[in-house]
Amino acid sequence: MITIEPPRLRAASDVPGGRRKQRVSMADVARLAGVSSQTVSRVANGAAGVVDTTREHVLAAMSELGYRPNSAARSLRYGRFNTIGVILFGLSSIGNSRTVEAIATHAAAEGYAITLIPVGAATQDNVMGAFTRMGELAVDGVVLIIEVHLLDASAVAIPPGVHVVVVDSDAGDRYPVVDTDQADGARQAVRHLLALGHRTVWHVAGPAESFAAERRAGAWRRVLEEAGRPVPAPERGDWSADSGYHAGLRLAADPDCTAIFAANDQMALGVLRALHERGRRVPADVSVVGFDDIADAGSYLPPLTTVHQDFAEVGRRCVDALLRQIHDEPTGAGTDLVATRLVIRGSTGPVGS
Amino acid sequence: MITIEPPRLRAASDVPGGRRKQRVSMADVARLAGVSSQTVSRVANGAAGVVDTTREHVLAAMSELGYRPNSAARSLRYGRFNTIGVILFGLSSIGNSRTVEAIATHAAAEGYAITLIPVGAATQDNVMGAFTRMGELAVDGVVLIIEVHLLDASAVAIPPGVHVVVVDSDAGDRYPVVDTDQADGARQAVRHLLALGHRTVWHVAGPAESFAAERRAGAWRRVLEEAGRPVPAPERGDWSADSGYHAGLRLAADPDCTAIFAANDQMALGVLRALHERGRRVPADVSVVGFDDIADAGSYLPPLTTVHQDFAEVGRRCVDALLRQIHDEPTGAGTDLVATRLVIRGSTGPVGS
DNA sequence: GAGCGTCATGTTTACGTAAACATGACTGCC
DNA sequence: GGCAGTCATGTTTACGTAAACATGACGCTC
Repeated sequence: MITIEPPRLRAASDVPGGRRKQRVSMADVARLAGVSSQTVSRVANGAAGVVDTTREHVLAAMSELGYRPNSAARSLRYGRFNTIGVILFGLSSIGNSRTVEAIATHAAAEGYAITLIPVGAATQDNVMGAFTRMGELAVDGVVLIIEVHLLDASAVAIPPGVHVVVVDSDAGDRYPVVDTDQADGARQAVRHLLALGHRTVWHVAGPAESFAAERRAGAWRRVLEEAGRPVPAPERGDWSADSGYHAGLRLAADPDCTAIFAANDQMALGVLRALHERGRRVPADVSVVGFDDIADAGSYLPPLTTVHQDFAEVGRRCVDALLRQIHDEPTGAGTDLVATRLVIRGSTGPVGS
Repeated sequence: MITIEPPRLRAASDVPGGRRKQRVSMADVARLAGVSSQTVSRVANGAAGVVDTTREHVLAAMSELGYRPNSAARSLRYGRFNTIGVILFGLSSIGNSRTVEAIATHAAAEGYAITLIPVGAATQDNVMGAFTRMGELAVDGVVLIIEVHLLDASAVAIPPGVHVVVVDSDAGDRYPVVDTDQADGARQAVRHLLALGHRTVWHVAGPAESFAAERRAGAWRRVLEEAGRPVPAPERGDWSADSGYHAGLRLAADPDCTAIFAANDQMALGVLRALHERGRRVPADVSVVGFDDIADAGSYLPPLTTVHQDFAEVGRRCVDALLRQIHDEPTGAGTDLVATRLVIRGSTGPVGS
């Protein structure tokens, strides 16, 4: 069969192996199968109204040529990309990576791919830059995992008409927000320690810019105040085990300190190490509670009592909320809170046990 | 000015807030600015040959209408998506998420976005399905982070003409592979323990399907054999701290066991816990070495001696290799190894110290 | 001052897909 | 046996962009 090869603008570039880089289009398949490209389209989309023999010819031609639909053309045609963008500062935090994983998995189940847009540091410029890039990206909606207050200032830069869901933020009055119920988790942790008989609870807080850290610290403070307990000055870490270690060293020096609530598990790990080095037994001398319930927490020495966050559920609800917007089911602003629960392990106990 | 509104197929769907979801095209901008859409295109792409006043008019029209380029159309035109796909089993492993983060960051710096394609479980079907989906995705190349042997069987399913780089695999004879030098890392770990005077070294291996686990175990065995030491039966875990804990309990029962090399830090954490519970001191009675050097490892009790992996470098080289392929600089198959180094902390010491 | 080059801008076209509309063949009914 | 209806398939067109080509207005040179 003689095929007329139209002149191609791209370099024809035959790979040594003999593979051609040229994309196969519906027209190519149609030519080989001896049908129109519209029929190929019908077969590709499983539309009715194609006779079996024709369908088989087309399918045969497709697999012979290795046809794959061109999603750019498809997106252009439909005005939809079937893609969700995720803007975040980094995957290094365990919570972020698990949330992203859940988003990816759930989005895939709904036929959406996800595009990751990392933002270097939490500077205004970077965030603005990400929004700009995002605007040009082929996405139908965006999940913002920004976790810092900067969102306020840069909110104006969110291009109109872009669907947005925000994770872990106080933007609930302007955008739909999905988040873990940080405050309730912190309350459970602090009340647990008070119930064990501790006079008050020390706190190793996360970085001041973090909204989650602030809410955990706020809830800690409120529970103590409501119970009429003294509120010790909080130590501040940066989420890392190392920063928790240094905070722990300071707290270990205070003989009154018998109960510590760390704003995440990794800082709690550092606290445990500091207490151990200073000869303060956990939980006999000091009780420690973390936050997150990462997979390793049950293997700390001792196994860590901590607040379980359901990252997977957060990711799932993000995707659901976004898809609702994309499908034109108007979702108002407001905050959707995912419940937390306290997991009691070996790092907490009654005072002086 | 009278604007003729062409009939739209999509629902016009005015959002209550007054925002219109309709995308603004170059033609819209051109109409408002009183120029042709080609001139708008020139301005948008910073092409020369547009007089300043015209450019300003166009820019003004752009910002008035909130114009954003349509990347689907752009991709269709160029035959390029400026997107790299990443196929992986999950982000739950710390190594994976850090590698992905590095890929995303480095790709962004090169003007590429990344699309995440999660594969549920390591079943043949799932992998094949991912390849199929991938084929339909708007990506210029793919990084495969599959880390299991399944790749062999499904390799045939990689659509021809798709650029691929594989992480952590033995596919080096068919595709470019970027990987950490697992074997060398394991060698350093085992030799370190032998140099401390331990008669031999026990091993807590990763899952049998994992290629990285196999290479670490292989190197461990070879070093022992070369040194003429007995090779204890390896314990097997699934990378989790919990599985390391159970392996550790079994090893703790063996009074001869004085040195343990765990295939990752999290299993090492579990081993530390088991040894602690069984009253075996680390490193006085037993030395422990991990693998990965995750951020927390320095805060374990005691701080963990471990093999440092440079995940960021792996991600960077993946992107570089892929871009080289995309830009038609032929990159042969072969393995690009990223060096590891042993980080000595407090969990290892001389025998009976 | 005629002719040519330069440069800003407009017009045409193609990228791959799929909806909308068009065509033609065959079936079944009276 | 002719006509309407059904159904498989073909043709046209639009999606938004940008390369290639076309046009027309200047200015400069000899």
